[in-house]
Amino acid sequence: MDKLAALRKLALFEDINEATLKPLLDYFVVKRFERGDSIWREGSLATHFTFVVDGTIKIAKYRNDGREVILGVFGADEVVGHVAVYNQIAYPASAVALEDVTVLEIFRGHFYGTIQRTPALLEAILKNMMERNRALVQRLHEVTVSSAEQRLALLFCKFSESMGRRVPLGDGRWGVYIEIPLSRSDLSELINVRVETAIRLMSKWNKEGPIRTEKNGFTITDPDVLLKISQSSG
Amino acid sequence: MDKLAALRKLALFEDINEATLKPLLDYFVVKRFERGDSIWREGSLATHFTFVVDGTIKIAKYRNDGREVILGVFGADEVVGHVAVYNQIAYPASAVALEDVTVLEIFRGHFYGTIQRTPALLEAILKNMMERNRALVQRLHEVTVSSAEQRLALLFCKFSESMGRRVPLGDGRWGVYIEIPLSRSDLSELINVRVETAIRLMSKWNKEGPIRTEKNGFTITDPDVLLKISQSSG
DNA sequence: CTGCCGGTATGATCTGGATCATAATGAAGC
DNA sequence: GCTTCATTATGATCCAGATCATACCGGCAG
Repeated sequence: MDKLAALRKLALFEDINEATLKPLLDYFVVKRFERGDSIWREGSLATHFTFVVDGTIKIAKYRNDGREVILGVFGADEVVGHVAVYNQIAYPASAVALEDVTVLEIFRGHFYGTIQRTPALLEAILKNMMERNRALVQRLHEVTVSSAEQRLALLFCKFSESMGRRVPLGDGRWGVYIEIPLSRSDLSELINVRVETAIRLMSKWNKEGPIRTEKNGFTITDPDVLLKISQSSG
Repeated sequence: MDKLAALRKLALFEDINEATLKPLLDYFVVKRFERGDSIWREGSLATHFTFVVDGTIKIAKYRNDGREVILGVFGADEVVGHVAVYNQIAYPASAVALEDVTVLEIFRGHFYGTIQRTPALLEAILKNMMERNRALVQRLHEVTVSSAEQRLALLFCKFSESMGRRVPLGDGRWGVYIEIPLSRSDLSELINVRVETAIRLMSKWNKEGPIRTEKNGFTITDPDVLLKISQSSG
């Protein structure tokens, strides 16, 4: 694993020069996690910056009644938990691997000084945090959308935009493939409904609707219908 | 209105020295709004940083079905909309005055340069953003809490913490007074229910429950009961 | 004074999704 | 192979809160 190459892929570092990055290389540690592994837990002290290199993770808050609220799903090229690390506070939520995941970690102390001495990096982080902020506002907006079906459609529209790949459906038409290993349970948490409800919706969509469940992902067979569902006010 | 004094009240500037702040003073503009006035609208371009000096405002997103989702309520000493301004994007939500409000505005360009040249200010903003971030996560967590009554209790607990004032109830016991002019409709939007539901809950609480509605605020007559309601899992 | 309007109040009905229950699938380990 | 456990599936019932409808109150314009 070429650490430098991996780092370069991260948007956060794309404008940072070699001289700044080189001395840090040795401090970075590559870690791997399997599906279901906890990358960190809510409440534990944030000591390392974490960069997702490969795979997807979810950031979630667990309530005392056992249910969880997913704050976001993050994939390759994303920085997670830096908010807590930078602020030297405990993680406000847990991070769990949704599939096999590779991350780069660097100890807070080894990175903090560099950040402060590198305005470009500070700016990049600030920008990143604002984007995260915007995403949270968006998400807040989403979870309050009235019907469960609408929220689910919205969710898939978002995935489609961020990680969709056009694929032929065989009958001459085109669909969008989303490679993300989300169980019905994961989906239910993302749209804030019970598992059964998510299952019912996906079952319906699997036979008549606009989405088909694949081996480890989903195919949107009719993007237009999906969009219409997500927008139907009511 | 002494601009410098107003600025000093803002947490964002408390550690910034006079020399840095002085040259900026002339660029600040004081603006006043009445209850219901729009301070900015979702979608419009963010050109000015806005600091709330007096009064409270709400940041809300209006859905195409006419309903609104309140993202937050901000009072004196708070910075609003800076995320959009800093990022040079359109406001992701609208800002509306909840009562008579005084704000300080400064043009993006006049402030931006100073930020970049003043690490302490950049740090302060970064810190502020993280706090905002944390608050959003908290809010996301809140709106997904099951029952409406619980959410309402939670809301008042939060207000109580941030702006409550201990007051005697007359019968020897103590309550907490919250001076914030929220209508039933405002409350309903904050906890994401219909107006009627908010009215029913407040009516109930007014007679038997832990909260009394005042002229332009609320009195929590029994903080313990309120806390218990907010925590009851179910 | 009267009519209008926004906020408050309350009752009657409807419904989406939670909840409970039961079962079929399917991968993982022995 | 068989057993175990998680996931998917589907049906039956229940309820918080939406929705609809009606009414009261206080301020304000004419």
